[in-house]
Amino acid sequence: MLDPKLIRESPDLVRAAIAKKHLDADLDAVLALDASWRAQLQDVEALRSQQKAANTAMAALPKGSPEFLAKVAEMKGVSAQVKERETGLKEIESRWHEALLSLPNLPHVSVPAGRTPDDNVVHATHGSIESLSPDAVAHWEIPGFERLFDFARGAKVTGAGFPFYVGDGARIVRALLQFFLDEAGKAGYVEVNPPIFVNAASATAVGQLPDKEGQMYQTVEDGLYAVPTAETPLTNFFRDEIIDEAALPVKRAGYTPCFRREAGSYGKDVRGLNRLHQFDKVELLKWVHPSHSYDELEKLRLDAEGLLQKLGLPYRVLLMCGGDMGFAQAKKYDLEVWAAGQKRWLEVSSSSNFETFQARRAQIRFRPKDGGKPELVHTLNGSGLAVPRVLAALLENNLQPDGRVKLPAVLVPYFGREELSFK
RNA sequence: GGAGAGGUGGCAGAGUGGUCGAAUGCGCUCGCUUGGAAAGCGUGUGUAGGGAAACCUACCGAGGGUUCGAAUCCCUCCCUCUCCGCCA
Repeated sequence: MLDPKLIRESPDLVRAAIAKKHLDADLDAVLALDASWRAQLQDVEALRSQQKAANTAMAALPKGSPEFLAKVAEMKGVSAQVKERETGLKEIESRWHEALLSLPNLPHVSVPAGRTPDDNVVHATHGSIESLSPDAVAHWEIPGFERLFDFARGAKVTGAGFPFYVGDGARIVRALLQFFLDEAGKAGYVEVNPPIFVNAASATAVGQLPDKEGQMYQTVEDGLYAVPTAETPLTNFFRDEIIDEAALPVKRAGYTPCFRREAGSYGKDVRGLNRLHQFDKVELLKWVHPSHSYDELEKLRLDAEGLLQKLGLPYRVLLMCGGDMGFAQAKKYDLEVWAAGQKRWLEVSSSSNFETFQARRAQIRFRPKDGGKPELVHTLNGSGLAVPRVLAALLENNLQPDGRVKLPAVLVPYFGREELSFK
């Protein structure tokens, strides 16, 4: 959510920033609702003030005295008015609030202009993609692939996009997750194992509601949402809380399965491990002082990059343009690994600074050291990392002529062997 | 799932219809005191919204209701605790 005062005082600035994201936002409607909300609020407050004054006066009068009864008669009318106007106020307030929730976050000045993924800026490229086998195949074409990654039975048991991981397939997922969590721990992130269902308030606080209503799975009985990322429960850990400034930055890492309906996806994007309805991911979270948040974003991205470097995967860093960065982010980097078989880049991580957008919705603040008023923190998060696409790249890039996959040295202690076999 | 108890400020804990944003204690702030500290004394100490300001308003788990007036009475929901049941 944006600061209502900013919208009120600098609507043109807000309008321009939203335009940079190429999103629709009816700022005029927000401004009109804001103005009428304030007018009605002042109305109601004046009436309430009158009620309170009468209340004090009546307390001093003998009950049942003529003066008392006269006051009661007089205040009945005021009471009716308050009731009526409060109803109107609440209605306009909820419409105003709803309109505010539908406004996207403002992009940082360093965010490049642009509308589509083609307009993203390649910030850096690491590793060589030429050295990789020119006749590598897409991972789903590797002989024996379906033995380790059983999509057919997953589709039978649950639906498309819910594979079974079997044998070495299951072991490599577990090895990657443990590697990711251990590395996060070394980098100073406290490990958290969060709930994988959240309530509507939590989904709203991080900006997934109302923006991504149709993209999440929801339980029938309780209306809970299956988490699309560990970001959702983790960010909400401190919802409605005030953190000591001395505790900042707070750094946490959480693993959860992630559930996404992926309505509207199609084509080669969804082949094999490229896009699933359920996948495993470790998410890195930071709650930071506003004055450091862009430094922390760079560090966060480097933490994620370090994982790809240790895994020996070529990757590139994209700085997302305004039109491709999402609703809630102020600045976002994506990391994409090269998948030699598909000959394309796969997104395995995105690191974002949300500034106060989530913190305001979630009311996450810190108490300044000097004891002043609580201020909103900046929240950041980044994947570290998502398993299936990292796995896809490992399979495609490291496939040996004998049909086995040579694992990077860092994974060997976790996996227990140097090679993964499809037999 | 059944029965009961309860949710008040950073914490503890009063308050059962009016002058209560809320006694008191602890904690914390600042000051006095002291060689320094402790004790003692005094002072201050929630969050948010509106307003140029003076100031006004809201908030006692959440939401409704009754009333001229609700922390207090009524209803619904959420959460915590105890006992029973059921179980990984």
